[in-house]
Amino acid sequence: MPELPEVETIVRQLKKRGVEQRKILAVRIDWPKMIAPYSYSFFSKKICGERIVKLSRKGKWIIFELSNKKYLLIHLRMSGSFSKRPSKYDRAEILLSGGVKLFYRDSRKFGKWIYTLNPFTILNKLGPDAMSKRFTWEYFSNLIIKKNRMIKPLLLDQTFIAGIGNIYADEALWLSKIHPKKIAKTISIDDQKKLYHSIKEVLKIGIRNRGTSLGKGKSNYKDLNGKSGRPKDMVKAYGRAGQDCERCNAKMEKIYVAQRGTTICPHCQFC
DNA sequence: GAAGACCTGCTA
DNA sequence: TAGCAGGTCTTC
Repeated sequence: MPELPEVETIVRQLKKRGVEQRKILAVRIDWPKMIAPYSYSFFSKKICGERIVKLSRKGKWIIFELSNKKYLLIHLRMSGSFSKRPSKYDRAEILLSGGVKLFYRDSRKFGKWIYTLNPFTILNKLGPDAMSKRFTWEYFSNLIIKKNRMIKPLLLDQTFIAGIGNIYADEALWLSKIHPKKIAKTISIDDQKKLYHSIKEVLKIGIRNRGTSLGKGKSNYKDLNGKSGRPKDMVKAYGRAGQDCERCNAKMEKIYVAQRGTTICPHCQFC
């Protein structure tokens, strides 16, 4: 579920909650697979007593820097989130000094918690974070002109750019009027520029809205306070198949690109 | 590039 | 009840 704006929102709220500088007093794990290869007892022994020195994010990874110079990397995958309040789908709970409690919920159990001395073996495999200064127009253009791949799977490839997922890929492609199956190196310079700015734009809007919420169910993304992000009125493409394109009124269509559901306007976006 | 695996909840 | 889901990894 969570892409860059959702993860960014969570990190900001954890900071606001004063998680940094607090000591981890206790941890409870209900789904041990998420901390593999370590056992619960090993993990708990290593984590407890350490202070959270710094919280940050790269792409979709949340980075907890600990006082023992080790790191806890958390990837929320499809359904992970943090909450101040317990819920039915909690897979972990962390008790911090000052009585602060964090509940980690993850209905689909895909999330990963990685305790490591060297987080860079993971983080260095990622391309530049899409909201960072390293994600420059030069970087984007230089890579795109070499790639003989469809543009949407390329945007989703975290080793190329970190942070974009299915929603924001569809949004950025719709905004720049580029078909998701267009081969990257065949995209004109003008369109590359539009796409580059669209990526930044849709992510910025996503962050401003505290993440994107879709659908009516409980599977929606929720922030730390249990609130949904601002919603569908910001979503122009993703999940709008069958509705009218806001630009040209053509019927939006659902197609599959590299096995991922994809919504396009067949009139505005063509190969 | 495609398909299956990892999981469960929600919608149609 | 079947089919789908915001992510990634592994194996053809």
